[in-house]
Amino acid sequence: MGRSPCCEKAHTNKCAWTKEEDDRLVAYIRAHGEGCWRSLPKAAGLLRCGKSCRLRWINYLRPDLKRGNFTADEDDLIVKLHSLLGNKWSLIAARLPGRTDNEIKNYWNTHIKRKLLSRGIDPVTHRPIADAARNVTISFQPDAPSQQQLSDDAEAPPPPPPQQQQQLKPPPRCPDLNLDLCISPPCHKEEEDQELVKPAAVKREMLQAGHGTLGLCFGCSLGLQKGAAGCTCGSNSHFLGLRVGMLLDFRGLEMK
DNA sequence: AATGACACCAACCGCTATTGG
DNA sequence: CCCAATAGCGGTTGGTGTCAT
Repeated sequence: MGRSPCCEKAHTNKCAWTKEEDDRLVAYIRAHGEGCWRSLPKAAGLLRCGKSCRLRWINYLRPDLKRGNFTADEDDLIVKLHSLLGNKWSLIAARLPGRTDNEIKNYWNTHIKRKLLSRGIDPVTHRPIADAARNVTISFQPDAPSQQQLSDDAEAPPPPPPQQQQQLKPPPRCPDLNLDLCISPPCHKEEEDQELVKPAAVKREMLQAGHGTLGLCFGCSLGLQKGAAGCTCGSNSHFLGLRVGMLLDFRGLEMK
């Protein structure tokens, strides 16, 4: 006995999306806004799983998506963010306006991973491969300083021997990276675009329900619960979805 | 021109987290 | 508090295009 399937698999399309399906989905979301993906396919007249509709919209049809090649800056940022966040593609995507987690994940797996490997850098640990072979433990625990270091400089000198390492303070993970760390919803431009898509009735409902995203305090933008210590905005309990691990991960990072 | 290898990326699957009754 | 429903995330797969032989 398990959870019921997310959709009636027997009557759902699983092949590539057609132009007509795309149009239907876009038209429906323009008219009704996002949300309730489970019921959306039926309401929109699509023979698709809700999950599939959500993915199609998020990864392909959203009006604010930036298509095309990644710029060198984006490339660089992805590497740095990955060294900090690991495979948290959605968090990385949140720092790259117009890019989706899926797109970044694909780009990482097909381009960046290979590029790092060719430079002799382990794409998982972001350390020179020789180090990885020495079985260095990488920890994201807040009190166990990570030995990761910024790795985009392929000519970095080899690290000191283990004994010496113990006496050294861990280097800042990305000294030149100003994350401008407010883990806010992707970006206001996107928010605005999405707001445009929502019909007035939906917007009104959201406002009444306290779902407006404007005016989020810094604490909340970092994933703190509203009302918790550090929160300076309203009292509604609202969690942005940052997982505890991520919260811990950000502790100790200097906010600018 | 044929074909095999490789690269890319859209989409699916399975799992976890969150929410609400 | 428990449990089912739902949303969202990350890993993986399969189809398609491109390049080399």
